[in-house]
Amino acid sequence: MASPITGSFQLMKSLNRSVVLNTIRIHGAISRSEIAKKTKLTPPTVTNIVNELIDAELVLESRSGKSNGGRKPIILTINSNSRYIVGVDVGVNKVRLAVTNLNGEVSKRKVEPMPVSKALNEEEFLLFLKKILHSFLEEVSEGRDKLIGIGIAMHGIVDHEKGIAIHGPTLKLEKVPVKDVIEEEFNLPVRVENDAKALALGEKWFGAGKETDHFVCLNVGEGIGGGIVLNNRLFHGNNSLAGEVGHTIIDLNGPTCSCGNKGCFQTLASGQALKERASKKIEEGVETELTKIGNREIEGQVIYEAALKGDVVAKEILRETGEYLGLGILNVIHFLNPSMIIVGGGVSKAGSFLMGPITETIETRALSFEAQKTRIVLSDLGEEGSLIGACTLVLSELFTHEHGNT
Amino acid sequence: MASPITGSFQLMKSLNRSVVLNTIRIHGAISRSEIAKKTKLTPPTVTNIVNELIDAELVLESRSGKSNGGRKPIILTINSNSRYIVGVDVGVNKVRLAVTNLNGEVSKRKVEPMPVSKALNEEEFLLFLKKILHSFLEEVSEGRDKLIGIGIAMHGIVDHEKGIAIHGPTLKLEKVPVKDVIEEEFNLPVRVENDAKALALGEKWFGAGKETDHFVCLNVGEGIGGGIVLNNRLFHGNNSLAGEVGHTIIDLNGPTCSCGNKGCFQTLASGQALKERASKKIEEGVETELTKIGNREIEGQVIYEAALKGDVVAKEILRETGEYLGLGILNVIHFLNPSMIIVGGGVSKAGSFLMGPITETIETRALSFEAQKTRIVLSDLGEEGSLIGACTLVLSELFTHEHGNT
DNA sequence: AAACATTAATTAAATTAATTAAAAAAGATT
DNA sequence: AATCTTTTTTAATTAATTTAATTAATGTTT
Repeated sequence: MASPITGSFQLMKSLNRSVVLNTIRIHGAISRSEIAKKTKLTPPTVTNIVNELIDAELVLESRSGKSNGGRKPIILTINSNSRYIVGVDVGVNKVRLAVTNLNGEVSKRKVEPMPVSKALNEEEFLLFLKKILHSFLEEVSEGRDKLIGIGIAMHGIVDHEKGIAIHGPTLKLEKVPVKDVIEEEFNLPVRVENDAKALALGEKWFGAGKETDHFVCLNVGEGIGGGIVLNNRLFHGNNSLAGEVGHTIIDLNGPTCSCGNKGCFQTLASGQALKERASKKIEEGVETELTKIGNREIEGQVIYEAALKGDVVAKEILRETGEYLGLGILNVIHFLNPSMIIVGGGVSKAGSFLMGPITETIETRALSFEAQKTRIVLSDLGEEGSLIGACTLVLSELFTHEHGNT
Repeated sequence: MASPITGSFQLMKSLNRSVVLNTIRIHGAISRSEIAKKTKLTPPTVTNIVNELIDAELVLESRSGKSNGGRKPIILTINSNSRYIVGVDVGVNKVRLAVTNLNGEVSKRKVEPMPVSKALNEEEFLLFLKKILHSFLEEVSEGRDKLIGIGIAMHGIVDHEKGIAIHGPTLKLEKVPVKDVIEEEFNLPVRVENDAKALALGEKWFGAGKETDHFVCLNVGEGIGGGIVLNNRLFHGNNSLAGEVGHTIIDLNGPTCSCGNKGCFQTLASGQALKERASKKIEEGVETELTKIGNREIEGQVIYEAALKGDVVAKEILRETGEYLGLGILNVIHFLNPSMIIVGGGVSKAGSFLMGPITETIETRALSFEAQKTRIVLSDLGEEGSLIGACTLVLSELFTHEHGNT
């Protein structure tokens, strides 16, 4: 068992510092006395901590608030432009880069295509990563001294503690020490995380999960990744494998998955599943807009567009996929019973067609009345979710207290 | 969001008190200086806390240890007989009662049959519970002043915070305020919990999960209940529904479950599933010992006994069930990636026949090498697991620190 | 308009409980 | 017998919160 957390003055201090800082962050604008009320800290404690945060340039005294029949409160805000973070989202076909401030606001972004993706070996991949980071950093206008770290989100299994990409399904990489290599190259703190987990963290800090203690975030793209937030923190499990919901089996005799098993959730409810349903319909010779798309590949985007135009077959494909998504989500509810489930990733663009079937499935099938009412929402952050999550990897350490004994 | 935990002197004290107490509990016998080394608390802090614990009669200075080239250490142990707890496990057909000391050791036990179970309404159930508790307490020899509480485990969905039995599948009870009623009657603290979660807690404190931070405990009986332990604590989710793994769907087109859905885990891998497989084989006219059991009902126990005698069909039924259990456990691994999975409940008696197929399924199908090595173990506590867990409900509050702000 | 009340923030003293440093207790070693 | 070790305790110190009192700024009432 891990050594327990013991009480000490440092723990007390760092706990309260982070409570105050996060209270300011979450409220956006708040006075010292309100912080004291909300956190049950005493006013002098709040004053002391706030003054330290102002000295550290993390907090600003902005304006005076409205008096409530006495002295006007001084409104505090996060000094959001005092530091910034570079985030990277390594996707299958492209790499996204962004700069955000402490508020998760993007001030610069860039998309690089993945060079002949399949062929990259470990060395080439790391070289490519260094190259695009160097050129991106040169274009950044903020002072280099204000950059506090680089966050990297990537698909596949990632050991976030050691910062190692353990296994990627498309990039054929095994145990790549991304963190160490990039830290060495740029002499900055680097954090690496699985993209679905990064997305979940992004949603916790700046998206739909802001106010929720426990939730599960599904990244529904070509596969289905999951990020689990429990007690406001990402849950990784024993080998960083927690949240691999895409590979939970929901149909024993279903289609074969890339992992070798049959009927994995992602064979039935991902972008891949959409494509396969479409191909099948076309083979069957059903009349649909989907046959008239010329030489564009039939993928999620195309099906969504056809559905928007009113194509019955496309709509049916989306409805069916939504039902399966609902079933997988039902399993999540009966497993962990989170207060909220956030659906993100490429497929979530078609949310308007999916949400109906999802909620219907859950309302008719969940075990208890309360479970039936589990909030299912679409991602707030859209296609940049994992990227913003990547930045949040660095951010969260700035705001979170350090345990006394590591 | 719940109000955050802030640092205070009480928090520091209560945290360290519980760390010291639990270190003594887990090690059984340990000196002050060893506690200091293990917890990284300083020796004076340990001395102070230990002396308080001795004053509170929770800890004893027992004997002197072996000198390591200097002053002999004074060995400390939990004063396990200074308090005791009454536990109740409300099953489908019977109610178990027990008295344990602080070490989870049972000093007295009793089993009461459930009176014509199906007919009990809320009032009758509570009356019955009061009656058997009164008569059990009269038989208890330990002084009433040393009794610190009553713990109640029961099947179905339980709101452990309010102590309400929300829904029971066999007892037709809805929202029964068990805690309030029994507290009023006996003027003692009462804690109520779902039986699978109680079992998990029991395993955490006194069984196979003692040394493990995150694990999932499956209670495989007629149905399959689950208890999730994360960061050494039971996880309940938003509506006490977390861990209802028995109702996660693994075969979309499988048999219909009592909950109305198809292919729930428990339709394929529980005692119920064993029975149904046996009936089917008999109907098919396969030659087996199972047909010769006279008028005993064909249930798990009978199948297990036949398998022990070498009956091929019974063995095959158990093997098949083990495979399905393995599949469900695989889903748990890909969901939460716990370091350990504990299999308990009635069906676990047949563990010798089940473990092979379970581990084989996981080793061939898990996503990563580490996941394939997830420890799958049988319950340490046997059929009294939930009962001991019921006692632990009360115990854990004695040993666990209170958050400063409730 | 002056006096009073209210709310916000700060300062100073008191308190809590850990930590540091030193000493005492009890043996072991040479 | 003298010295070194390990365990435990005592006394002094320190870090951070808490309590109580104070200052600041504004609103309300007479």
